[in-house]
Amino acid sequence: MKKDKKPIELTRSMEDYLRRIIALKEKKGAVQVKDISRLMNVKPSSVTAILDTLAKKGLVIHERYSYVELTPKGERAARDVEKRHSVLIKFLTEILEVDPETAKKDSCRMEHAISPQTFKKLMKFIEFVENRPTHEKPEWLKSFAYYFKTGERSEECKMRELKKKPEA
Amino acid sequence: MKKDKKPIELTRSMEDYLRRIIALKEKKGAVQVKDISRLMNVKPSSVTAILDTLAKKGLVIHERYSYVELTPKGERAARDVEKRHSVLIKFLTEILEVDPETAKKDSCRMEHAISPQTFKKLMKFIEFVENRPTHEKPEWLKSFAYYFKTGERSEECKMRELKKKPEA
DNA sequence: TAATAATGTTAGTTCCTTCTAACTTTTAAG
DNA sequence: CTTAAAAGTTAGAAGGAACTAACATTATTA
Repeated sequence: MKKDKKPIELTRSMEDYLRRIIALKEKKGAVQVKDISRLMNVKPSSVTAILDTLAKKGLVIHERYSYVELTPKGERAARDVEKRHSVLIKFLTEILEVDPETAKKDSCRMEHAISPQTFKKLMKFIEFVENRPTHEKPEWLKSFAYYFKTGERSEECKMRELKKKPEA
Repeated sequence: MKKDKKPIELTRSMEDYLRRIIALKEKKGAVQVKDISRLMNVKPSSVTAILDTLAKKGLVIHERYSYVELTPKGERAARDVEKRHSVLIKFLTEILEVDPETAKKDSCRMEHAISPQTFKKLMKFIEFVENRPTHEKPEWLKSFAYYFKTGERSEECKMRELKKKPEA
């Protein structure tokens, strides 16, 4: 049974920082202000400021002039954001076939906007499309790609439709 | 040929106001500060403030103590936001089957996060699902609903898969 | 080890959006 | 037509997130 975590109030910006911090930690082990600053295109002073806020909320530990650590609570929050982010990217690139650049940018914004319910549905949707017995793209998705390109339904597609109403 | 409109820089908040203003106008003809205030759960003074900003950007016309009007530019922007909003709602409710309440809230946030490219894909995707010859839900969508509920692929679904690899 | 470079912090500013409280204008009643 | 209610405005404050500029600390290296 999942414990119903009361969600901590996080601003978009805080969520962003958390996601980036955990990414850096995963990649380089230790996280410094300058890393965050570079990755996020903000000045180091902005990082210090937000770290202060996050520390007050018990999400990071940050001693002056030292490395940045996530608390367990912070790590949970960070992984949450990251999961939303990656599910959105997958949906955009693999189902809608949005180009990777745009998908990334969109996900960066949408990750803060999506409810748990929608997140779950989206996740399942991707799962439904991907983890199939044959592990190939379902026909309907190919048809959508075709429809998007041409504005027309593929013949196959129409056929399938018509078979259902042979009397018509 | 579409003229490539350079998008005016709008904050989330401004987009919100524009969408609400056009909705009010559509419903009641004349738009007053108090209407916007009520609809958006903000104080009238906040409305006055934002209207000032929007006026400076040439999106609304607002003479003191008088009705609020959208300029053509403002109206275009407003319809843009509204379109994003409604496409998102449709996608969430009709394809992912997110409940209407949540879908609405999510759309209110996502509408500011979605790029033109993603918007277009999403729109086409809905079109692809809805405007079908038979006008009924495609099988795969029913299968997804089933998969979401049960975690299992429907028999039908597996069958279809297997038919493709009769030799296996 | 002393000096310099790299990092990090602080203080003060700006912009955005909201608020409250006091005030003004418009409208609707009596 | 005067007055009270409703609607709208102004000014000032606050919170969030960024910035600059000056200062402090840590690390590097000559």
